[in-house]
Amino acid sequence: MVRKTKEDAELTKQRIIDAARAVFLTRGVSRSTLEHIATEATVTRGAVYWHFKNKTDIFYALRDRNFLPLIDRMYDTLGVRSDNIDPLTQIENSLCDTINQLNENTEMRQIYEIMMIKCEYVDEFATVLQQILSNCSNITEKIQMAYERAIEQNLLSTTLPPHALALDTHLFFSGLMHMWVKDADGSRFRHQAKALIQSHIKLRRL
Amino acid sequence: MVRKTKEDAELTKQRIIDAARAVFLTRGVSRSTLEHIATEATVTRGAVYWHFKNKTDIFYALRDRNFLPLIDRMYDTLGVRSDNIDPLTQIENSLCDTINQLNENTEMRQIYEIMMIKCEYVDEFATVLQQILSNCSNITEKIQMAYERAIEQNLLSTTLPPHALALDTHLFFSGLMHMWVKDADGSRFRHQAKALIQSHIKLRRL
DNA sequence: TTATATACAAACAAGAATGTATGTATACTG
DNA sequence: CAGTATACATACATTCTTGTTTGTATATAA
Repeated sequence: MVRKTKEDAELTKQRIIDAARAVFLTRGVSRSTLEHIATEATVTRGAVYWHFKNKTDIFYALRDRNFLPLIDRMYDTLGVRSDNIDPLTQIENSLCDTINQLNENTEMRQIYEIMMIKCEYVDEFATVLQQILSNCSNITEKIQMAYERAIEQNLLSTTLPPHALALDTHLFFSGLMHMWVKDADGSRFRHQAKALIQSHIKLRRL
Repeated sequence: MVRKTKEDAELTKQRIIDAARAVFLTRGVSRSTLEHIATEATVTRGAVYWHFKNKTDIFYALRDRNFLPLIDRMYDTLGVRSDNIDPLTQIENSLCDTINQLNENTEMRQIYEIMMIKCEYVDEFATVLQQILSNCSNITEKIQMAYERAIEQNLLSTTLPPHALALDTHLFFSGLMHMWVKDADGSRFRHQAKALIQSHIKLRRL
């Protein structure tokens, strides 16, 4: 049984990526071998080497497929200029939506866990961190724009500049994401994540 | 040249821990071998195996020596009940002090970097995460107590419960620490870390 | 002073993991 | 329908890494 059709080949490629996600999650990226991944995908290392250059290549494929979409989604929900929803609520909704995504989408939850606590950012992986930082900057900018609209509409209880507010919100949410991921049993943060977001926004609402 | 005095032996043990910190930092924990560490400490693996059971053992020794003190210090500076300094300023000072520590103390800066982005929390390392979460709970409790005092003294601009305020502050600072570590060149977060802390506190001051 | 435990260095053995090279059945192309 | 490229499986060679074992000079205890 060899030489599948193109669709079959693409399917096994996706199966390998899925397998990598499962293996990375349980063994961490470094300790995961191509043999592990191949076995999990019920193929041999031959197939893996056919589709990917090496483990790093798989990691990047996994990130592109499962991680970046979540970033994009957050970026988009923050960006839309709505007239019938105030900017503070928009920020709140956007953050809650991301938490919802993590709750509902197993793949995204796992990919976050991998990237946050099961990957060492050295050598070939160091650049990933910078890309994440870059994404964060974009998100923060969007949040800042929302706060600027909130100021225009006189919604804020504070006179802090939108730049400071945006960074504070971003850091809050960044911390929440980290804790959400680490709180595997859900007892500390996951169960009250949305309440925390609401409090955070409420704090600056007039 | 063998069989040093007890003091000498303890010295080489510390040298090995220092070497491990350096090697972990540049290669990540997983990719660091005992050979790397031994060479960095200018000893052989024989010495390493004499003082430590394995790499995990070294990691824990490193954490106990360099990481836990910072936690304790933060816990302490938050805990002292001062009469001539208001609780909000106390929180602010405590957070700033931690940032100062990171700026001034190379070892602490490196150990944080290792534990945040150069270590995979699987298997033997998984428990470390839970211990960190536990530490975080303690810190949050202390922050909450400070906010309770702030309420008593009518210092707050918000009616949010101290529990929510404490978690918001903790998450903010958690995010700040993560970003501080990742922002290696200092252009994004490190240079304005203290200003961000001040803004965060100012937001809730009456 | 002698015996013993200490603090390593050096050598050894075994298993992983990687990358590559080779084999091969079959989809597809001309 | 023959030839070729594809999509893998299998086999191989090499390099790392680990843990253990052995050796040994010397501080220290008796």
